[in-house]
Amino acid sequence: MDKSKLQEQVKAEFTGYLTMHKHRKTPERFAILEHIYQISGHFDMDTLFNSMKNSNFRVSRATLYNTIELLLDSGLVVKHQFGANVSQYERAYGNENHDHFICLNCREVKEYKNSNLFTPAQQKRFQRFQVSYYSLYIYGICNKCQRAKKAELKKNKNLDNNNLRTKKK
Amino acid sequence: MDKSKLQEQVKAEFTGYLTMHKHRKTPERFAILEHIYQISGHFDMDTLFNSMKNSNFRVSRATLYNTIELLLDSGLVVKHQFGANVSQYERAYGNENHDHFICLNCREVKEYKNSNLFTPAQQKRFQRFQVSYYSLYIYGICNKCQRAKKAELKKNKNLDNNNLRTKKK
DNA sequence: ATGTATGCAAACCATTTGCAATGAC
DNA sequence: GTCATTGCAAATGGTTTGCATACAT
Repeated sequence: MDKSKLQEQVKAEFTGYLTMHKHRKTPERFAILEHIYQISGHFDMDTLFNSMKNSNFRVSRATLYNTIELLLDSGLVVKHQFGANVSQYERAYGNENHDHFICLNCREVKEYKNSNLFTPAQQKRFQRFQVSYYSLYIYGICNKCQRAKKAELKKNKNLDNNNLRTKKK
Repeated sequence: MDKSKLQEQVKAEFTGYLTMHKHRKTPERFAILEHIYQISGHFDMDTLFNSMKNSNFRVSRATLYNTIELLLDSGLVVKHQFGANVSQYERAYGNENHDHFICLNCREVKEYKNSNLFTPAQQKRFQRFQVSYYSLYIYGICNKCQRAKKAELKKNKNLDNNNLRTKKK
């Protein structure tokens, strides 16, 4: 199965990282890694914490935060902050870079893969900077909210016109 | 002078926005806008708060947060979250979109203008999404830290070799 | 054996919220 | 005169920290 192969690979990658940096190979760390690689999309710390609590392997929040730091540093996880209060995370290995559309109105985040906005060829241009990954956040108004806003503005304009005539409601 | 013209323009822009959305035109709001447009680079809320306190116009933190929300919505200010705890802001009008390089090691943020990674032509491809602005964050290791890391790894490797021979320090 | 990593609870701190007073309309 | 906006102080909540215990090396 593909999935278990991915698990193997990231575990090997993480092991190498831990060895290289002289960090201990604790069961917690590998359990967290494995859990994260079972999640397909974005997740936040609270979700991860509860997900692990409900499984057979409970870890503390402190350990979760400690470990995610290592995973970020090793490049196995990326962090996103879309403007809301909570940080979002996402696995990075076997999950090609993709772009994010964030609606400024309803805060919904949509992904868009393979947009080719930032190709390897383009990355080469920044030679003195060793690129690990990138985040392209495209902010704007989604289709749904565009319609809602138009309706609101129209309503306000009508109110203006009414006020000119009737003054006090 | 160019600067006062910019101030005029953004003030007009903001006035239009406030009128459109039936929000009041308070002196606080315009003072905050003016202050922000005197800052050239990134700033956070604490910096802005202190900067205003030291000037002749003191506003509360609550008002600062309220107003920045309007400025974000009107597109006059953009918000960045580079992975640190505090949000960074930046004026958007007359300050063309530029990309950010964030060093994963030392957290330094460098700007890169006119990289043309996301041209208007490319934006057209996302027709159902009305693009306001975008943020391209490129994470990696800066030149300075690349050298430091190499040195560290070399040191660790040497320690390993020593341990094989001498065991206890 | 040694010292790093974990878990818990408390601390931190940027941001948000409730509410009385102010002032834009 | 009304009601949105301000300022203050308290509350919130995600993240960090301190410290005793556990366990990887």
